[in-house]
Amino acid sequence: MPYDPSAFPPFAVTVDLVVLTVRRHALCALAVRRGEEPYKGMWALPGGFVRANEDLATAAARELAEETGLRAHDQGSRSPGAHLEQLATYGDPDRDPRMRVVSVAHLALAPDLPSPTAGGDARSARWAPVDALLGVGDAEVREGEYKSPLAFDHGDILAAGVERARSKIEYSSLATAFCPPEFTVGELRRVYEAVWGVVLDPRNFHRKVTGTPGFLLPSGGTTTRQGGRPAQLFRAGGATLLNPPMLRPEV
Amino acid sequence: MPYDPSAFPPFAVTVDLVVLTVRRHALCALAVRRGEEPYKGMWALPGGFVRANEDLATAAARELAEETGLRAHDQGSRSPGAHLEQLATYGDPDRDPRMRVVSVAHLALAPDLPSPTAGGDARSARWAPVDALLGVGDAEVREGEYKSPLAFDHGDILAAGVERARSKIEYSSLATAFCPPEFTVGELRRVYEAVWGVVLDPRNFHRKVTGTPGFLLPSGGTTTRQGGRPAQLFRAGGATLLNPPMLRPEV
DNA sequence: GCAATAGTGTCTATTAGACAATATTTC
DNA sequence: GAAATATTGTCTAATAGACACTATTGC
Repeated sequence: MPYDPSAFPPFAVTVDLVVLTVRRHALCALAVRRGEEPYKGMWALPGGFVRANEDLATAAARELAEETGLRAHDQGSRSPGAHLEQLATYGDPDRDPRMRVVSVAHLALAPDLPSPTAGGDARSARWAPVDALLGVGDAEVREGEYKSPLAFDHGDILAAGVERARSKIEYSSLATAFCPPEFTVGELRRVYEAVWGVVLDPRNFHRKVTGTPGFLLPSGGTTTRQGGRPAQLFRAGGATLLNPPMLRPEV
Repeated sequence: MPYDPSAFPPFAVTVDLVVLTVRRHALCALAVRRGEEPYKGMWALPGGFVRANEDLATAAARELAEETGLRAHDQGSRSPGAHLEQLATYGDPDRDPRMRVVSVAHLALAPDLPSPTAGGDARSARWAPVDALLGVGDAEVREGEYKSPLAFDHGDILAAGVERARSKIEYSSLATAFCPPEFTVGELRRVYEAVWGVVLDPRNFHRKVTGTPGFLLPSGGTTTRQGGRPAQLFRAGGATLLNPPMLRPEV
């Protein structure tokens, strides 16, 4: 296998982003409207070319900042920002009709943002429930075919990102990435309920999360923003891997 | 963000393979010796360029066949072959000194093969214990620096593949990918012990794996190839996700 | 018999889940 | 007081892990 630097097929490399948040009890993803062919007018995931001297993670963080204004923090940082990790790479030769494009998809988890499209191209970006973007439930089974309204293979990418998020909040403290810096146990429970699409017992959930070492740190304050008895405020603890894990209920 | 197909930086895209197997009670990886600069004479992971009209998974399967003669089966196939899945993508601008190369790493799990290098470039490929390739244990901590003998960033890639395998055999039936088509509970246990680097109780292990629905299917025969009382032979069952999972012992 | 591995049974400490009861706020 | 949410406590069925014991081979 001789390695001839002048005889390799040229590729374009992009990063695409699955940016998830929880809004109004629903798991939502950031979608941008395409202004050009192909797939003109359809929704797509945000993304763009990797620059000539740019790492993949840097490119993903740059795109995230351009689209949302969020700064990515890699692991364990406490700054107000988003969790960002690599998801998977998509390189089917026909995935883009114009040329050979390999896309390194990334997954970002963000707290609910004040404005859906703070920076950048405002009127062409929005948060949409992932069920709608994946074509779940809005159409009956028409000859077994579910149609995603997303361009390219972005429906596949979004599905992979959602599944990664659903499984990863089981055994890591990643669910706190959907919460503001200070949050209550009830708010964290509503994150789990939205991401998994289930209803959890508030009493067992409370015992579980407060009993898992390193998951939550009491910040001292209380809040009553949910109504009812004031709840303690917590910050994310240092633990990244939860032991014992939060178990997703059986189907 | 205008999308100009003529103004994208060109990349080379390769696939690199972490091929794992269990030999003589040790987790081993396939390594090839580099015949050219840079890193001439060092060990590296097998890999190569993705062709112009080739999918990433196809390229990985082709490289795997070229290096080992193994055919990859994606999910759930029963043919004698290897498990193959995408691992992660590495694209640091400086990872290859010659040019900008993005490598899509894949993880392959294979049963112990009769000959280390059946096909291809025989004398320059071998199975090596992953601990040796990662520089674990063979040198004392010299100023906190562990040196992997692998070229490029292949030490990082191998470490990621090993960790993926270690965690994935917990909650999936992937450990059977290290076994021949028919195997005993004791052989499967030795796979877990080699991959995790622990000693497991044979009695509890037996109860656990035979009690997990869909994990193992009795094939009817017995064998005595391990000495002692003859053991039942099993095949991998249809289940891919184990419930309950096999729990790795605490550290 | 002895050594080795396979396989079954039993006991205990821990845990997940169901759900009762109490606490503290707003209306 | 009624309604809502937070928080603690209790009970039970299931389970992981420790380990005794039996089974079946080769020597």
